[in-house]
Amino acid sequence: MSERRKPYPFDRIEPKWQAVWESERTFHTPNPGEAGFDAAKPKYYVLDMFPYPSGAGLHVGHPEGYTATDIVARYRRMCGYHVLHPMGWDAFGLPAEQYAIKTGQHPAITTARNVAHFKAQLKRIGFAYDWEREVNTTDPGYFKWTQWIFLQLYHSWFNPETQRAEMIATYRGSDPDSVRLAYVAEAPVNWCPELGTVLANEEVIDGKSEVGGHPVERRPMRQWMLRITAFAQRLIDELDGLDWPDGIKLLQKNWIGRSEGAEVHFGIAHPEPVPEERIAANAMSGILHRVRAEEKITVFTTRPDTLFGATYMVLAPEHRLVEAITTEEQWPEVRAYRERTARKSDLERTELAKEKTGVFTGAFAINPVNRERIPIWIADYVLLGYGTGAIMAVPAHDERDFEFAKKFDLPIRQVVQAPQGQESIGFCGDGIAINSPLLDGLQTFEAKAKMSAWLEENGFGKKTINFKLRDWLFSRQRYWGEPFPVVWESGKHRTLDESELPLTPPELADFKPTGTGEPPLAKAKDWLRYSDAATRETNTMPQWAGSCWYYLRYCDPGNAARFVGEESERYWLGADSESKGGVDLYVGGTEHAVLHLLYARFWHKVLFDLRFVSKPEPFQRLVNQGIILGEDGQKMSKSRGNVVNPDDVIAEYGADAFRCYEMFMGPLEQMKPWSMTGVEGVSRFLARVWRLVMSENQAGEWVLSGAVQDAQPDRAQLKVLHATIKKVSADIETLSFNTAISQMMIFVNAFTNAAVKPLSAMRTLLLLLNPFAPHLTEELWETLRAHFPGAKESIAHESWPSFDESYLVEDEIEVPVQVNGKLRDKVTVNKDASVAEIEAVALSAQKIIDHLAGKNVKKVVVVPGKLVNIVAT
RNA sequence: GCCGAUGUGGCGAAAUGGCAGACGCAACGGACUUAAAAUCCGUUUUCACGAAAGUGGAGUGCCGGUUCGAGUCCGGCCAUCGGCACCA
Repeated sequence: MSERRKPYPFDRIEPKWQAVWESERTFHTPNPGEAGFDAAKPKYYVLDMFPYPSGAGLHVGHPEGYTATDIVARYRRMCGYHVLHPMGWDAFGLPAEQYAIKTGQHPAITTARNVAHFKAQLKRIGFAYDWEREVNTTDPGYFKWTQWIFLQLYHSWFNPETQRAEMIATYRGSDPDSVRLAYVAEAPVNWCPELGTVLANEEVIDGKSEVGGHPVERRPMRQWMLRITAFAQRLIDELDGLDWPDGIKLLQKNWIGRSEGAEVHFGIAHPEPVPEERIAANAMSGILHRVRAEEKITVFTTRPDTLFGATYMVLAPEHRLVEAITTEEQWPEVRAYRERTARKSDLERTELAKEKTGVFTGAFAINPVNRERIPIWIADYVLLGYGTGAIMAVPAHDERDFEFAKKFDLPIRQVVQAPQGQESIGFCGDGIAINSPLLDGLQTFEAKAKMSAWLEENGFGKKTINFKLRDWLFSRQRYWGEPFPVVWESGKHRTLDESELPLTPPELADFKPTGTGEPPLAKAKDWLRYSDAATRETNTMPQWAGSCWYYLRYCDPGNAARFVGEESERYWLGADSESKGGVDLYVGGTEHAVLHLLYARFWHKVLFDLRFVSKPEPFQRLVNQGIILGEDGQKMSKSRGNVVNPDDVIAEYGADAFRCYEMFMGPLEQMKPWSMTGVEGVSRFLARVWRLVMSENQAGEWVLSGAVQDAQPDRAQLKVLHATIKKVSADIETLSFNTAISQMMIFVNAFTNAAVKPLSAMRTLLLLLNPFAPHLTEELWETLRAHFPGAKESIAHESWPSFDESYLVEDEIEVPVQVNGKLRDKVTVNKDASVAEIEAVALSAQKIIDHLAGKNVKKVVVVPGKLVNIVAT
C-alpha cells in the first residue's frame, strides 16, 4: 500500500513543536522563590495517576486520563494560574522482578528501559508536563523519603484521646511497641506460594492473587503492619468534604465497613477440667487454666435487642478459647474440624460457603440476660478476624444462624415481631421486641439502646463500633522494593537513623523467592550484617508505599533536605482564594478506589497530624476515567487481538487527532469502545481547521490562505464564535470534552464556506482548540503571526478568550407552540415580547387555529424564550 | 444475596423538567474529476398517506405516578456492566 497522503502535515509539525516546548521550557512550572514565580497567581494542581512502566508500553487507556488532565492544565495556565502538572513512574513492582527471575537481567535495567520507552511515547502525544519534576519511586533520592516516612510511622502512635497521630514520646504506657503505627505482628497472612510472598487483603481477589491469579492460602507469619484501623473513623468522616464521585466514597465506606452494636460477655458454664496432657502440649496453657475460673467469651453483635433470642453460640475454629472449653468427648471431632478448616484456602472456604458446617464443643455458655445455658459450637462461617471471632446466634432473626440451626436442629426463638404481612421467623429487619422481658413492645432502635445500657450497667458488655478494615500488611518477600530502614538485635527491632538513608537494596544475582517465606534479601550476606550484633530486616515494602506520597514529591522533587519543602508544600497543597487545598484535580481508573486512594489518605493524615502537610486530605477532586474497549466491544487483551497501540494511531493520524478522538469518544467517566473510523472523523475535523487558515499553492506547498483577512466577523459569525467560547470554557470546567469538541466542529462548519475568514475569529478558535490539539494550533498561530503582527510567540502564553453574552441573543426568537404537549407550530416573536404578546401570536397562528378547532382553550402556559403550551379539550 | 452505575437511531453519542436524536461515524445521492482518492453540498428514528412540498401517528428498557409538559422527577419491575460477598 502506498503512503496515504496526509490531510495536513502533522508528521512535520508535531515533532517540531515538541522540540520547541522542550528547549524553551514552555511548560516549566516555577516554585515559590524561583524565577518566573508570581505569588499573586492562584495555583492549580492537576494530577494523573502515575503509571507502572510495564514492558508492554503505553496502551490507549493511559492517555485517556492524561489527555483530560492535559487539557485542563493548558486551559488553567491560559486562565492565569500557576499549574502543577507532573508525571513520574511507579517503578517498583512484581513484573520487573519476575522478568528478572526469568532472564537474569537486573530489574533496574529493565525498569530504566521501560521508563525511557514510556516517556518517549508520552512525549509523542505532546503532553504539557513539567518534565523537570519527573519522579521515579525506585530512585534512591526518592525512596530515601519513602523510608523516612516509614520512620515517622514507626515513631508515632494514635492517641485515642486526641484522635490524632502523635510522636511516640507522648505515649505514657509501658509498651510502646504495642501502639506504634508501624509494628510487627505474628498474624495469619495471605501467603501466595507461586509468587513466594504475602499479599495485602486488598491484593487478594476471590482467593487468588490480583497479580497473576495464583492461589493464596492463610498461614501465620511475622510481618510488618501499619495501623490504618486507628484512622478508620476519620477515613470515613473526612470523605465528606471531598469532591469525589459518590460511588467511590461509598466503595471506601463499605470497605472500611463501620457497624454499630455491642460487645456482650457470656460466662462459661461449669467447664470440665481441661485434661493435663492438653495443657502440657499447649503453648497457651495459661489461658486453659484461667478458663476454669473467670474467663468469659465476648461476642460482637449489631442486634443487642435480640439477645433473648440467642439459642447457641459459635466461635471461629481458630478462636483462642476453643481448646480450653472443648469437652473430652467432643475433642477428637473438634480437632479434626479445625485441621480441615486450616487446610482450606480462602478460595475453598468461599466456594464451600453454600453449605454450613460446624461441630459442637460440648461446652455451654451462660446468656447474661436470662442465665440460660446455650451450647457453644465452632463453625467456619464465623471469622476470627472480624469482631471478637465469636457470635451469639439468633437463628430467628439472622439468615446464616437460621440456616445453621436448621441443619443442626438447634432451637429457634422468635424475639422480634415483623411488621404486618411479613413472616417473623427469619425476619432480619426492624420490628417490635417480643419474648424479651426487658424489651417487650419496644421498637428495634429503642430496644438496642436499652439493652446496651443494661449490659453496661450490669458489667456484661457495652456499646461498641466495629470495622471490617484490617491493619495494612506492609511487608513483602520481594527483591524489587524499598528495604525497611530497620535492624534486628537479640530479637528486638530498631530503626536506622535518618542520616543512614537511603538504604539501597543489595546487588543480587539471584532474585528467586526462597520458597520458605524468607525474603531474597536474606541471600545478600554482606548487606545483611549491620553490626556484630545486629542484622538488617530483609522484607521490602509493597508497591503501594511509593505511590502513597508521590504527589507530595512533585511539589519539590529535587529537595535533598526534606521530603518536600515547607513553602512549596504550602503553596501547592494549601488552600488559597480559589482552591480548597490539596490536589485540585486527580484523574485515574476506578481500580484504585480502595487500594491506593485509601492508603494515600492514611499516610497523608499521619503526615498532617505530625504537621508535615497543610491539609488532612490529599486529593480534593477525583474523577475516574472509564475504560476503553476494543473495536469489538470487548475488553482489550492480547489474546483477543483487539489491542490498539497509540503509536500506530499517531503514526497514521497524528497526536492531535489521537488526543481529540480520545476526548470525543464520549463522556470521560464512561466505558466506551474504540473506533478507527471515529479517529478518522476527528482527523478530518482537524484538517478542516487547517484548511480554514491554509491553502495549497501551485507547487503543492501549504501557505496562508488568502481568505484570512483582518476583517470584522458578521453578526452570525460573532454569534457562533461567542457561543463556542462560552461552551468550550464551561465544558472544560465540567470535563465534558466531547461536547466541547462538538461545538468547535459547529464553529468550523459555519466558517468553512465563508469567503473571508476573519483573523480575530480564527485566532480565537485556535486558542479554544489549543488545549485539545496543541501542535496544530501552535503551527497555525505561528503562521498567522508571521503575516499579522501582535501575538505572542507561543500560543501557550496567550490568555484564554472571554465571551460577550450580548452576541448570543437574537432580536427575533423562534418559539415552539404546543397543543396539549404536542408540537404544532413555531412562531417568531421579538426577544422582549411579553407573555401576553407571545400568547396572542401563538393563538393567532393558522396551524394552531386549525388544531384548536372544536376545542375549548383551558389554559395557556407561556415560558418566555422557551415555548408555549396550549391546553385544550 | 447486598451495594452502585448504565439502558436514547445501523453505531459513538447530545439534550438547566420545555422543539428528542446536536456533533461525529457508517450508508446513500449529488458537485468537482478522463477516472479514482481527497474535498465540498445534500439525505438519513420509524410507520402510514402522498408524485412531491407535506400531513398525521408512534418513539428514549418495561409498567404505573406527579406535572400544562417527563429521556430527565417519584414508585415498582427487567436487562447489562462493575464492586463486595458468611463482616454477626
